[in-house]
Amino acid sequence: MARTTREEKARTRERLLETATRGFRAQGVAGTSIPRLMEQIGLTHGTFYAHFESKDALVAEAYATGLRDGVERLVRRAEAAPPGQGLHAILARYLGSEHRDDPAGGCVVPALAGEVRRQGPAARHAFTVELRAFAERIAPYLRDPQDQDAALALLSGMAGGVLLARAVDDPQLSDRILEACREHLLAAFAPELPAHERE
Amino acid sequence: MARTTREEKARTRERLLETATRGFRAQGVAGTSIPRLMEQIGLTHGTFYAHFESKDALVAEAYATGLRDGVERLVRRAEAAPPGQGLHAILARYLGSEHRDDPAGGCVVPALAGEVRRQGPAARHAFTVELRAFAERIAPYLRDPQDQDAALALLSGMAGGVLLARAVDDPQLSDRILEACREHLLAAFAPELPAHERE
DNA sequence: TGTACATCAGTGAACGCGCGTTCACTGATGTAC
DNA sequence: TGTACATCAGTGAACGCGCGTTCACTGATGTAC
Repeated sequence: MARTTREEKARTRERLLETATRGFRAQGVAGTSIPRLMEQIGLTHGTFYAHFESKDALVAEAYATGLRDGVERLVRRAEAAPPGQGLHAILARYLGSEHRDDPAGGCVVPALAGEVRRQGPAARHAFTVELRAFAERIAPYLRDPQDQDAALALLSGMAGGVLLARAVDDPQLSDRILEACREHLLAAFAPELPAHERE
Repeated sequence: MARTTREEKARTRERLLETATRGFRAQGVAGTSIPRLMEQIGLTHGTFYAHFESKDALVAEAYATGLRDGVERLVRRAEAAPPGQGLHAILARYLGSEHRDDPAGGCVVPALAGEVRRQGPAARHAFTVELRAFAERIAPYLRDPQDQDAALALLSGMAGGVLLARAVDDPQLSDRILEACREHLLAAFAPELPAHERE
């Protein structure tokens, strides 16, 4: 195969980015090699550098788009929930077994936050910008939507819960961690509801 | 250098393990190579296999001892605190800037939990056992010392807070994350104090 | 619209490098008498 | 306590492997006239 169309190239880049975020989340950045990535999308590794300047550049962009997409998907769930139930919907998804069992398709934060420190400055910055956005997008579903500190504490609890639930090798303990975090964070941050509207 | 004494060998193993936990926490498991580890303790890489069967075996033991030591040090702080202030002491240390800025010497959980999933079964199991112990050792300092689920939610919040505070590239945001988590977790889990004993 | 040429997406061999692990060897330590 | 020998902690060269990146090349796409 020689040169392809501009549209084809854009699609290749898109596929590369998508495959990369999934790989990074599942296997870590160090565990995801460019040759294997290119093989996965059915191309030879040499062409990687027609799309990204370096692995670092790919990592930075994968962090940014991966996080952004994840936040959007989560917020859409909150919007679809009945009034006052937004946070409940967020926590049910985020601290749920489906999310825990699918690191490749899940949120970038619990999957990659531990590695951010070891990436280049571009990747760290992208992560920071998107994490701040995450806090802002989620704040409207808190008891006090103005309380950015509460949003940060909530985010920490969400990420920490998924992190630990994925790390342990005992499924029962893992389920308990998820449930404990869900209940605690809901009690601490959900808006007060009239008694008859509580589930 | 040829054969050394049994005592010397035990000390070598100790130094190797200590250097390894620090390396793993700071650079990750994949980022810490055996040749470099051996060089750090002043030996040639060939002798590694006189001490551990494989890198995996080293990882498992490093997880276990690193976690155990970290929990003990933390609990000693809580014991040294005035009555009713144990959790305050724990959170001040754990969600403090000194801990954030010293991953190599800090808690294994925020530093390595994200990688546990990708290690061998022995390492995963060691982590699980020690995490459970962590929850049990910390529970006595909670409002309800019997509530193991509260201890798990607390642990998640602590690990998540350090994880995020280390990941972001903005020192102000990082400080805010630590403080927000400290305040939130204290309010949620600390025992009630008579008004005149509150700080 | 048709032709000539420049561009460049993708190819595949090659680079230097460090990884985890093995192994024949050295010589001081440990042990049996 | 002294001697002879077995043990084994540490050495250093070597292994096969996959990494990130480079580069001369191919031939279809894009463009200028």
